[in-house]
Amino acid sequence: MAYTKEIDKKWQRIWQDSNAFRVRVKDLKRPKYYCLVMFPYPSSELHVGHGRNYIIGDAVARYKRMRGYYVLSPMGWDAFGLPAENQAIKNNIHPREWTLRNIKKITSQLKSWGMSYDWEREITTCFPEYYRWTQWLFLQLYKKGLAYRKEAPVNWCRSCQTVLANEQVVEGKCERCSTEVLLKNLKQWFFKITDYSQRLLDDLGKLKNWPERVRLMQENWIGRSIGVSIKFPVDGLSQEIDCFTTRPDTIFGATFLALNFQHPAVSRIIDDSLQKEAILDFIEEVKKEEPLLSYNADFEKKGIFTGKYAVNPMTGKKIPIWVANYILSGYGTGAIMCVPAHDSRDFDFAKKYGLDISPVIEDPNQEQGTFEQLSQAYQGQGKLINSDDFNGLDSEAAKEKISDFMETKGIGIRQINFRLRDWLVSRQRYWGAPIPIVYCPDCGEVALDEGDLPVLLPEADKFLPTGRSPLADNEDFIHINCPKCGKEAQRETDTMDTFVDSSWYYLRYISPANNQVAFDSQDVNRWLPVDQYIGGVEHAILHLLYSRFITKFLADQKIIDFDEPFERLFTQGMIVKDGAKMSKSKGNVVAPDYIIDKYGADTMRLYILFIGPPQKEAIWQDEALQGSRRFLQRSLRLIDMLKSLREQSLEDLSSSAEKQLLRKIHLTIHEVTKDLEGDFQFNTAISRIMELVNQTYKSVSVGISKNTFFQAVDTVFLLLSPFTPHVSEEANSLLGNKESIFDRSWPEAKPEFLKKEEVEIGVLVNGKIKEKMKISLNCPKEEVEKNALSLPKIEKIISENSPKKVIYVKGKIVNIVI
RNA sequence: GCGGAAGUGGUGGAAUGGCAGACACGCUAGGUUGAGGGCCUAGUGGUAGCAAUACCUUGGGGGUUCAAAUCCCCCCUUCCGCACCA
Repeated sequence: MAYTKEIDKKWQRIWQDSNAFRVRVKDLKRPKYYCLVMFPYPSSELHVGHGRNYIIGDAVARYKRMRGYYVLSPMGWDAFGLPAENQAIKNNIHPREWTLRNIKKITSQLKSWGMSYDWEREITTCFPEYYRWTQWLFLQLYKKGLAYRKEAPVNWCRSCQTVLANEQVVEGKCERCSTEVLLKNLKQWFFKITDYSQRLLDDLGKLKNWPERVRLMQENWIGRSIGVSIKFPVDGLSQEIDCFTTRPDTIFGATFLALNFQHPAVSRIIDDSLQKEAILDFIEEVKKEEPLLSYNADFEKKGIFTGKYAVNPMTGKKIPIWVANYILSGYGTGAIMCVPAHDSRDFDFAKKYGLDISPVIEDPNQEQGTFEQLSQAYQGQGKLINSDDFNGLDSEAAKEKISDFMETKGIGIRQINFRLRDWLVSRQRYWGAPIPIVYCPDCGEVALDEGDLPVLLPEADKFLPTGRSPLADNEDFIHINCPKCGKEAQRETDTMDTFVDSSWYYLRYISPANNQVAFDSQDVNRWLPVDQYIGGVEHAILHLLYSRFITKFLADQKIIDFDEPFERLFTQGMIVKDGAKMSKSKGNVVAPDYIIDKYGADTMRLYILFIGPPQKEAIWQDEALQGSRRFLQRSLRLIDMLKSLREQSLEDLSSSAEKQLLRKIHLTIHEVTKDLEGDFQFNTAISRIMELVNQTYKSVSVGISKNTFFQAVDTVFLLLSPFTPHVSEEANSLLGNKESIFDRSWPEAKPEFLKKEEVEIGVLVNGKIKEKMKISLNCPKEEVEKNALSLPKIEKIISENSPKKVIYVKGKIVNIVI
């Protein structure tokens, strides 16, 4: 028999008609398993690069089903967002229409790949039935003060004409369109994710089954640093400037202060300065440059002296206060104490403007007395010098001592700072969930009642980005009576970032049709956390951080009783072709539809899983597909061969080919299971099944019983079934099995077949071992001391200990592992 | 600059201390075929040799070990994340 397209269609129909993958959340007779792939943004057809994600997910879901789990594997659409709008502008089509058209296309693609989704749970974030609850989520956050509006310098994309979250700015450029991002002072909506900084960081420790890489990326993004906030009095003014530093040990070397131009103290400090005009000019100049968020390599530090001095609280010395362009406004207090001897940035600045450089940490590599000729700052640890009572201390110890001292004297206070900023969620664009807030001339900012949801996204026909939301032009939408006082009021016209939609969707799958609540808490508590989440690493700090935050928030509200959404995370690598990520613009996309048409869905599935370790990037090679096709055909041909074999009872299986094949069957089961239970090593699992097929072929020529041969063939398709469901189902029924292959349980290796054949090994030893041998590890100690083993001794050790492993190289035993 | 991952045949990759190159692609030869494709058989890291075989070989250099792709030290290269975060 051969693999044809008809096999795909036949089994897809049977699965659909029998509702094979439907899950009833209340039914928990078997242990649950929630297998989730990151839902797609329906921007165009899927290519094989996208396919890897879903194929891995489906292999996991199908494998777990066979292991006896009740597996939930849902699919939905992250359907709001900019690309839909951009297409709308370009092709004069409504974003909804464009999105739904893509959804339809992708749905049919996924079905043709044989995915085992419960399609009754499909969710679409741009439908009011869904975004109503996104708005509900916003209101919950608002009620707790975690959704708030403030004016702040925010990231602004000129081309998309909207604000962006920090996470959406990549190397100073818009993640979407690569336009350089500007800083603009705007009043915007934020979620207070920073309230959760510490917990988001701490709980990374719980995520043992997340890739190390993702945890590190989140850790860096949250960016916790411990230090001291130090008060510097301004000479001649009743004013203090707080500076955060992680190096209190270098305080004696602080020779000047530098402020960002936005620092609140600046205007007072320069008020009576003779240089006031020049300083204001400088600030104007910096302001003009500041908007560009990215600092390129040739960014030049510059600053201007304010004319005022601060007092170093430890030395009592007066140190000049500068305004400088290299001080970040958003981090710490926007003012820093500068220690040019031990900070390369301060060093550059001090050199340029001739400011004092005063070393206070001994550089072990620097000769004494050459401070004046310093060519760079020493940023390492070391012994303190020129630091009064603290001289001689090591910097780590000094940090503690100096911090203690400052706290008792009231000079400074220990502080923890995070790099993480609040999540900017408002967008000045059309295709998103409206923010459920009203502005009343009397009551101010008023939240809508939950009962008034959803705030429907009004129809529109113009989407051109103008810098303000297109909703603002819709008179019918804007006008509303204030929910509090009934007076005429106006709606908020910004929409929400699409990452809000996707920050909670995994909860909605549990009760997708519920119109009373966002999700049923009881059911959600039973089914979550997600057992296995699968997706691309590009979401390591966007979606995955936001989802963790929202989950923690909901847990705090006692709406759910778990505080991490994803138990295990798997990040698959990209598939590249011609040295680049697949993309339409590069013209290197491989269309799966064509492959399925030519070779069948299982050939594609098998090849994508076989292409390489799934967490690593893989290179697509069209020619190599042929190998997967060949293998499937070769495997199916085994079924035809069965007929020609002789019947034989199990008792007289004596041939060594027979024994070897039995051993291979069980070894393969053992190894494939290990590969799947570990880190989804599909590539090696498949190669092992290929070995089994090869050996089964070979054993025919030697002579083999029908029973054993049948076992081998049956095992091949059973082990293959998570990868090649259609072919396996077909083979299963051809082999006369009544049950569907997915109702059969995963095979178990019988240990008696796995044992290595130990008996002959002693014979292979030709009398003596290498003269100078030291036996490592597990050999009995006294034998090691004797330094050599004779044949009888080896035989004794082997017979007494039945070793796991006897290693012999070229006829000599070199180690015995017991 | 900081943090991380990786470097193995013509190619994708196996092997996490035990005979490197499993499995697959490609290639070569032979068979089958009207031809092409498909399929079957054999071969396929390098050098020398008719051959058995010998020597060399996991980015480079050193070390530990009876034994290193694997562990340790130094260096080189590539990719990824963060980046004037004080």
